[in-house]
Amino acid sequence: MKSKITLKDIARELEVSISTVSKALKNSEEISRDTKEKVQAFAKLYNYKPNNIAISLKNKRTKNIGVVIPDIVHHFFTTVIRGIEKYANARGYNVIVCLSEESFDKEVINMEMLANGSIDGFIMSLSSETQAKGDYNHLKEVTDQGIPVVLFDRITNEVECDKVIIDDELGAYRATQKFIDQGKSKIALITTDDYLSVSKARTKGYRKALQESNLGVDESLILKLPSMEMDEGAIKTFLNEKNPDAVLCVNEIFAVYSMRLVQEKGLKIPEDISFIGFTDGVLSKYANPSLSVVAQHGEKMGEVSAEMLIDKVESEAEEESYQTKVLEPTLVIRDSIAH
Amino acid sequence: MKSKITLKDIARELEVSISTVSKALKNSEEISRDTKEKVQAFAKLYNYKPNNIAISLKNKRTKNIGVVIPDIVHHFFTTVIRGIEKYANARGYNVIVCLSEESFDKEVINMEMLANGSIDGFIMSLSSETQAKGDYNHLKEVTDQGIPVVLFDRITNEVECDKVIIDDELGAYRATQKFIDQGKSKIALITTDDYLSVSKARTKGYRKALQESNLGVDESLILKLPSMEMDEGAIKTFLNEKNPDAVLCVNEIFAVYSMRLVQEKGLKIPEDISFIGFTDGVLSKYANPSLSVVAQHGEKMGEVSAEMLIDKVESEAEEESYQTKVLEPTLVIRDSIAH
DNA sequence: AACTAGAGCGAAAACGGTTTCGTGTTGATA
DNA sequence: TATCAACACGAAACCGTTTTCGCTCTAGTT
Repeated sequence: MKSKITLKDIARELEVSISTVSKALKNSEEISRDTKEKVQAFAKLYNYKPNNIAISLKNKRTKNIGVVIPDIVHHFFTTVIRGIEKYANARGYNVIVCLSEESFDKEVINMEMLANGSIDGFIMSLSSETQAKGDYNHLKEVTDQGIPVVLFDRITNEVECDKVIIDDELGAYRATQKFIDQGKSKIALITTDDYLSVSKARTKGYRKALQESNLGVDESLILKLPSMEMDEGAIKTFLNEKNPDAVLCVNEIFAVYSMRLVQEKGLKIPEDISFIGFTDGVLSKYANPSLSVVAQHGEKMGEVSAEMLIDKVESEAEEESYQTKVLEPTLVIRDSIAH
Repeated sequence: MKSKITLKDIARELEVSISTVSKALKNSEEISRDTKEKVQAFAKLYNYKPNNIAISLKNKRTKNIGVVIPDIVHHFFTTVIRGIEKYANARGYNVIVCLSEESFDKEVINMEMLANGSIDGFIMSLSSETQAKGDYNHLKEVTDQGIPVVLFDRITNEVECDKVIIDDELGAYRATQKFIDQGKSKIALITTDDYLSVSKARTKGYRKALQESNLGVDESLILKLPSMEMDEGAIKTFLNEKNPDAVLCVNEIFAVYSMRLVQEKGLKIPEDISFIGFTDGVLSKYANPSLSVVAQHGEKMGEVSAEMLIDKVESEAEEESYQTKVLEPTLVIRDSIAH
């Protein structure tokens, strides 16, 4: 077991000072060619690599970014992480992932853990509990300390920082519009409570499309579930009672489950009833029939978030200017609607 | 913007030495009650939190663990990460996630990046390229440096370290056995090339079950795809030519896609043909019909891996004893087979 | 009154780097 | 020969902790 070699070790072996070694390894003009070659050769031979922690302590940059998300076992968040990781890695940053599991307390604890020097900035999506509670002091404390934060997808207006979202309202609007164009008249929405910023926006887009048409909004066609968790009973009852001819769902799972329910009743998709979901994951692709969705471009979102964060981290300027980037959703047409 | 306060700041304000402050905050017996109270009150007031980086440098412990996996947009890996994160967090550790994207080079680069002090140990699953290449020097270098490594799922015998796997052979054996028990006689296997340790083990279990029965192994009923990527054409041709009455697939996607193919041909599942896949993800649960699978218990695997790693990290002892934990797979029966 | 023990605190080294500034040596110049 | 710049290198501070060791009091003992 050969433990890591340090500058001090090299200095001792070569009988020069630590400073000389450090400079020689950085190819400083100050050091003679002879010495530099000697040092560099020795360093290569013994596979010297500077200690990240020491460097971090010195220049107060960790090259780590903290990602705090509610859940990782969800296709959307997974793709975002991938986008963040790819981009961050290309710029020499590592990604520390923390899960809040939709809990306010865990979100707070995780952030405190990381905020004490472990990371240069945060990328996060709020837990549902945090959004329900409306308490963002943990975020404010972090930004007050000068740690940059980028909020994505589940955001709040109460914190001043960079933000990245997709235009959920537009996505829902277009999906609903699609149903209307295809002559559907009883268009249902299966969503969650409004405290989730994304659900709220999607519901708004759905309403807008219907209001602009001559159909108008029928409140009874909107099913609001208390959380993103599946509630099979509620959905079943809803679909049986309302018999819609088109259903927009705020995620894949609600949609795929609903499709199975109506298929069991003998309905034909998309002739009798059409479906569109949110999130372009494996489920949509391999469902039977395949599910049309509003794609959220999670990977892109991750890239953009990481770019904004790292740019801010590396910018010396203390300009207090924050921007919100809005990505366009895309409607992916598959067999769950006519085409 | 109030920047973080340090020991030095407190010492200056209270006109005591840094050592006194440090000791006072740790409730050292050496310091008088008066001073302790004063210091602690001040620290609380200004929300003092020790700098993680400085502590890491001092005691050569980062409380970070590095997780290197091939891909994150796969249900199995996602659940493993969740398991790791939950367990590690409970013990005060953070998780740095790096993706190799099935590339040998990225795996090497990621490990080098983290091995220079950023983490206390690795949990990893080998990239397919690494397994194909059989080059494990990057792992050996890391273990040589005394950094503990836990390998899970995709492992190798050529590196001495702790390992966690599920009994893939047993899983495949039981699944195949199930088909045999149900009177199936033309049992196919859709898998990938043998260089993936898991595929190899699963194929072995499949063969074993058939050899023990009076059916025997028909090599032509085994389809080996070059990678985990879907090859729709190959699967389609295979199923059309062979017309099996049961199919075991090494993942969910192969299985769900196959189910759709045979359904389009008018076959009834599970009467005419049954299916079992590997990985208990959303796809299996919400497929139509729902897919029976060999569950791999990713979250458990993550927990166990994290436990083994952290125990090793925190054990002072330098005992060079490594163990391999084998988790039992479970057969989850759903509608893709008779029951 | 002299000595001693212990309480309470501070100085300094250490972790592994980076960087500023100072210093000794050399050769060229006046 | 005295001066000086340039070259090559080292000393030391610094980042924010922890921890060992030594110092200075004070109070108690004889």
